Amino acid sequence: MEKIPVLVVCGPTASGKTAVGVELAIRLGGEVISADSMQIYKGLSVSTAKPTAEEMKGIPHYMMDFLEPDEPFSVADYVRMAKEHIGEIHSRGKLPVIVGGTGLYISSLIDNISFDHIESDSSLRAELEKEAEEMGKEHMHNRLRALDPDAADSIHPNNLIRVIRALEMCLLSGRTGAENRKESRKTESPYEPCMIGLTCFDRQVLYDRIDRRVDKMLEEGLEQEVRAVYDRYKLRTAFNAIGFKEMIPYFEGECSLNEAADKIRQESRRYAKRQLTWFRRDVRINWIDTAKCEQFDGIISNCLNIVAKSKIM
RNA sequence: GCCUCUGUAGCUCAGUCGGUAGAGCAGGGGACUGAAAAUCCCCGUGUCGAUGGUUCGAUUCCGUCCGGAGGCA
Repeated sequence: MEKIPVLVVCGPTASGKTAVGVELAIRLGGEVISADSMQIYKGLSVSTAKPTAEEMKGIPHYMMDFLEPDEPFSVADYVRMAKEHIGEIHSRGKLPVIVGGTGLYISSLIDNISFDHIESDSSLRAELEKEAEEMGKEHMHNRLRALDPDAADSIHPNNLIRVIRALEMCLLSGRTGAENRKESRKTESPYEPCMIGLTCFDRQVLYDRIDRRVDKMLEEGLEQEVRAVYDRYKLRTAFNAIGFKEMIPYFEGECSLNEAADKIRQESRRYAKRQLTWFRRDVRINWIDTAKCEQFDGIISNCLNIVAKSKIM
């Protein structure tokens, strides 16, 4: 079967993915699919650095700005929806350009990870969470060990989220984590990805960029934007966003705006570090050090070279 | 000028009743299959301000010098 070519532009926050993604879409006849777990939410434009209409330069963008900030979302939803968009874009003879920094979303999508073999059951999760609260983390980990010793070995007892999810998977499917993983990779990926990673090998340069970008967000009204969501929604899934959760202590009078801003800068730096850890292990990624290409055009021609040498052209 | 306090990891500081030192933060590395901007794990050698002295041995005690803070004049 002929595979569908997709271009992936990934990398840590503030590495310049958005502008590069749009430019490559223009040059290659593509359309952008965002791979960002926070840009999906409406109303968090400044805090998630969504491209403005002007920055999109007429290129259609998908998987962005469509969910209320209190609605739940998951990788499974992402993969399901993004796959539809890829198929649709490809059917019109255009190139899907996946742009984003959420590593889990990107790899689940391009490696065609299936989540359909396990049902979801929010009441079971609620039950397990309640049990964890009453009995403690160790108890949950022991429960997991009884059902799936391998999973228990690989998940630290302190990592309650993972322990609960692993338990959930066993109870819902009757299979172990390893079995489920196998199941999730049953059908080969229909995609032929060309992956470009944007970064700065000099960590300090990247961190300076992040700090400056946060300053810019503050100038552009980060505080007002977050406050609007904070005031309006009770249940907030989007409260996990950096730039959001750090503002709450400020709104509640527990810290100054400056302290909140420092925290946002720091959390953004740590986030970039975690993103790099994720992406580094994917050997398919062709890295470009954007600090070395001073001009935007240099980065673009670098990307076009990579694309030309790949299987997608 | 005199007196007191102080100088230890990038930062804030502990500590060694003399046997060359350890926390928090910052930072680094890693994991990651339905919360992923989330969640979790691991990582601490630094002329203990400089220089003399006492001592088997000094970052620790003593002298001097150089920084810093405060007080009295």
